[in-house]
This record gives sequence, structure tokens and C-alpha cells, in this order.
Amino acid sequence: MIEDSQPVPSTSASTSKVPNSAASRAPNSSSSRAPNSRAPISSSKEDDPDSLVRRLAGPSAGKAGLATDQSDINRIIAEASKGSKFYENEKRKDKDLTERIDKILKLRDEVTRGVDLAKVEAGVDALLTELEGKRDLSQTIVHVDMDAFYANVELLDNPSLKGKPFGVGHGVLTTASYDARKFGVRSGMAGFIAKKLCPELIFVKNHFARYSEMSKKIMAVFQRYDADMCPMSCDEAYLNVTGYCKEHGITAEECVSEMRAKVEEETKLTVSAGIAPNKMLAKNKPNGQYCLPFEREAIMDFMNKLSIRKIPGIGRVNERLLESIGIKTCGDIYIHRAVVSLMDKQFGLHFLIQTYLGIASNVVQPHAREERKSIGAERTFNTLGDKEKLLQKLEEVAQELEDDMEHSGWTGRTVTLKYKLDTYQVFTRARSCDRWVNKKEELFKLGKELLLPELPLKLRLIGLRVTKLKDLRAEDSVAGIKRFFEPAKAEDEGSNKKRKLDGSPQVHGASAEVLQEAMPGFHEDNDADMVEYPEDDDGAVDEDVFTPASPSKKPKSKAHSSRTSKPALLAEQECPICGKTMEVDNQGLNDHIDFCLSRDVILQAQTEASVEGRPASKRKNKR
DNA sequence: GCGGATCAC
DNA sequence: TATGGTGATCCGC
Repeated sequence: MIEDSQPVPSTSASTSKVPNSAASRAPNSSSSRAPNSRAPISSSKEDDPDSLVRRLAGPSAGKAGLATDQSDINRIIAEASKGSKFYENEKRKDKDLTERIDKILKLRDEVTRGVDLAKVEAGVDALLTELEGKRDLSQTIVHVDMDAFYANVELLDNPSLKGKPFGVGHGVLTTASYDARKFGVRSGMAGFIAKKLCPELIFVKNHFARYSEMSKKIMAVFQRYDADMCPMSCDEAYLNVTGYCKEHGITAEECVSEMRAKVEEETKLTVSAGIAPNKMLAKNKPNGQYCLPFEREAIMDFMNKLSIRKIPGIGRVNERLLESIGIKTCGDIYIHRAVVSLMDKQFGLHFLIQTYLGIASNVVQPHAREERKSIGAERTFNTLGDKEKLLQKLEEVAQELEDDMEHSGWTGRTVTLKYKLDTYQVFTRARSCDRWVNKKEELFKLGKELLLPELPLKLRLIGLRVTKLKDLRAEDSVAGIKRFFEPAKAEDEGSNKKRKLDGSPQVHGASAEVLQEAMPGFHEDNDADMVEYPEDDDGAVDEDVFTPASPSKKPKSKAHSSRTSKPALLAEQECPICGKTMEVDNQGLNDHIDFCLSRDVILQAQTEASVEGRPASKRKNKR
């Protein structure tokens, strides 16, 4: 199996601005712009820069294939945002990034001056050959994800929504139905913006308990095809079906067709799948659906046209940085390999070359509990400036965190306070201590010590996170408890080592617990296209991903009328998630479960990057 | 060890 | 008229 390689792009640079200048030699190629769009006709010069308009469209905007007329939609979004603090913050970030790019370009000019690029390219070609030798086409990796998961579950439960544009979620949408997506409505979009794009838009509440229920069914199906399947969220997973196909004497396509049919049969929900020799290719669903020939040529050809933004680890920032040196597609990486090589620190040569070759990790393993690095809670609220009120928010967050840590069995040594100003700027303040912390009073006290010196501030978010974790369920509980009372010192790290690869079974933990832990966080994702998968590339259109917020706990709730319609049927019920018992009716229990699911749970997942190289990003930013 | 940044989901 | 939450990683100090 191939381990992913390295770091990725990153940034950094010196300062100042630079008139692009020579550049290596920007060959036209795809790096040049679409002829149409960029006419200098940008009438109003004080218009938002193109980069800002794109930024305001949200993280998902660039990721999906989206129609080419996206610019109109972006305009509307930018217009609706204008003047808000959110907008100003985005503008600031866009400006900072633009400056950062100027520095990079200047650095590039310095670094390439008088250099024999052909020679540099020759060196890269040697690396290329070396990496090519590591190509592994022996494994059959599948990436599956549900089509518009939340929206389709809602559709299942409320058929009258069929054919109508609707969004799931309140202030911010967790999902947009296909009919809403036609208007440019996306998950993660603020409700009022969505309404502007689509006045007819219907808002539907989230029903997390339902999604969880369906998710379990789906995952159970996937697991039949790969016991080591790795769930990435409630509607997405990677599988290695090499063994299954061999055992049953079937092809990957047959296997996946069958699996998809099973999911649909058992849940009435549809699932998209990509089959390829590694995770990156599978996720990009070559040809929209299904298989890409497991051959070097086909893979190289596919990669050549693939937008750099589709590569995991390349987000909006890295996309712009790479674009600034002429790299928009993976094929462009080769064209500009000399510059990438000379600026390895900034861009990550190894990672990019691997990406160009279409080589990535093909290791699929579920995430182990002991890989967890942190646990936290945070809450957004209407801007507050009053000290007492802020402390109250902090206390609430501390309580939530305690509940979570207790429920999941963790304690830790370092507490980090996070706060967001009303300007949307984010800051963190941390403190490590000598004892293990997981109780509300401790969390609150430490948080307070970190927050008070910063006041006065006007905040819109407060969060707490604990790191340097110790697993209170590791080993036998006796040792775990014993340690809890011992002074926190570096030695114990044993519990956090990865013992996952030694084949030992998943330690113990109640089966219910294990199941819960395996349940990934919730978020809606991907556009899975509203169409059939086109023949040509550009088939699959991954869009964005949005993890739902916890249910808004209306702090104000004046005229709350809930009392008026309290149904009968009250009964002592136990929440399957947190175990708490309460006297409620079914609706009440459901609401509580929704609450639990939305804030609690949370996958241990995610740690995959540390196991297989990740394309992380390294940036380097001053200030 | 801390703080800022970027990213995935 | 209200632009999320959880977790990870990397870099520079």
C-alpha cells in the first residue's frame, strides 16, 4: 500500500508586491483564463475583486463543478452580504491573501533569477520517476456518499416536498434540495442569502435523529463489503473491496452496483460511488460514477484536467496560491514543476508531484479511539459585551464540554479558550496545567483566567477545547481511574500511542459505545450532481459540506408557547445517546436526541491524515 | 508550548 | 436583518 506523501502547498513568502514579471514562462495552457469572464470591462473599478466575490460565495462554490453562470449568483450573494461585518471580515481576509500572494510572486522571481530551469526540471523528473515506481494499482478503493443526504431523508418523510426547492436548517442551511441548488442555494449558506437567491425557498427543520437512524442502516450495508470500512461522516465512507471482490469472484463494478442497490432497497436513499486504485481518485469519482481504468495512462489523463481544488488538502487559499503561479489543474503542476521545486517549502513539491501522477493513499482503516487529540465545545450567540453575560456563556460552554468529556471518557491537561469578536476575527488563548482537567468548574475557572485579561471585548462566539488527552477508558478501568488521581505528567502517553496497527482488537468499550463512537459527525455534503454523470470528466461534482450546529438554544425565547400544546403520553424515557432519563413524550425525547446528536457524538474519525500522509498545508504567514 | 491559519466534514 | 461546530495539522515563534 502506498502511503500518501507529504505536505502540500503552502505559502509563505516575503513581502511586497510584484509585477508578476517573467515568471517561469507561463505557457498559456490551461492556466490562462477563460476568455470570456475576465474582460477588463469591470466597469466599476471599486467593485469587489473577483477573489472576494468568489470568497463570499462560500467554500463550496469552487469545489463543485457548477454551472458557468455561477458569477451571477456570486454577485447576488456579494450584494446581499455587502456592508455586514461578515462581509468586511471576508474583505480583510481577501486583502491579506492578496498581499501574501504578492510576496510569493516576488519570492518566485528572486528564486528563479538566473537559474537554469531545465536543470531544475530534470531534477524533478528524477523524483517523478521515483514516485512513479511506487504506484500501486493493486487495491480497489471505493468512496461512497449519499446523494443530498439530509434533503433526501426529508423528502422521504415528507413527499409533498418533491419537486420543490427547499433548504434544511434554520439560520444556516445544512442542505439544499436539488431544486434549490438550481438557484445557487448551497449547504452552509445563510438562510437570508438563500432566500434572496430563491424567494420560493421552503425551510425545513433538521431531524438529526432520523439522519442518524438512516446513517446506521447505510453504514451497516457498507460494512458487509468491507469490515474495515472507514466512515468519514454520517453519509460518506471509504471501502477497500479488493478482498470482497476476490472472494465472490466479481468485478468492482458488480460489487458496487450490488451495494448501491442494497442501500436503495433498504433505505430508499440513493448513493453515489467512485471506484479507483486510491482514495483521492475514488473520491473524485472518475467519470462521475464508477470506474476509472486501473491503468497509468487513464489515471494520468484524468488527473491532467482535474482542477487542483479537487485535491483533498487544497482549499480556497491554496487554490489561489497555486493559481498565482499558473497552476489551476493537476496537469499544470508538471508545467510549473521548476518553480514548485524551487519553492518546495511554500508549495510542497513531493505532494504536488504525487498528485500530478494521481498517486495517493489506498489505506482504508477505521479511526481508532486512541488517536483522538482534542475535545471541545463552542457556541455562537448574538454579540455580547457585558462581562457577566460573557462569563455565563463561558460557563455554559464549560458545562457542555464537561458533559461531553464525561460521556466519552476523556480528560486532558491543556485548555484552550477560543473567542470570536463581533468583527469575526478569531483568537485563541491556551494554558497547560499539571493536573487532569475535565470538570466544569475547572474548565470554567481556567477559561475565565484566559478570558478576563482580554476583556473588554464584544464577542459572538466562545469555545473551550482540551488537548493532551488521556483516555479514561484505556487499559482496564482500574488503571485508568488510578491514573486519574495521579499527577499529570508526561509519562502516561502510552494510552495515546497508536496501537491500532498491531492488529489488536478494538479494545473493549460497550458495543453501544463503540457504535456511537463510530458514528461520524453530521454534515450534509456534496452535490452528487443533479444529473446523470456526464461522459466526460467533470462528472462528479462534490460540493460542500456543512456540519450542523447544535440546536439554537434561544437565550431569549420570550413568548415561548411550548407549554400550550403539551401532549399526553409522558413517560420515563432514556436517551440512547447520553443515557439521561427524563419524563417526556416522544416528541420531547426526539428533540432531546436531536440535541444530543448535534452537539455530542462527533467522530473520532478524521485522524486519518496522521496515518497516511496528508496533504496538509503549511503556510507561513507573518504577522 | 502557544497562537494563527487552513482544511475536511 | 442574525453567516455553524468539531477536530486535525502545520508553521513560526
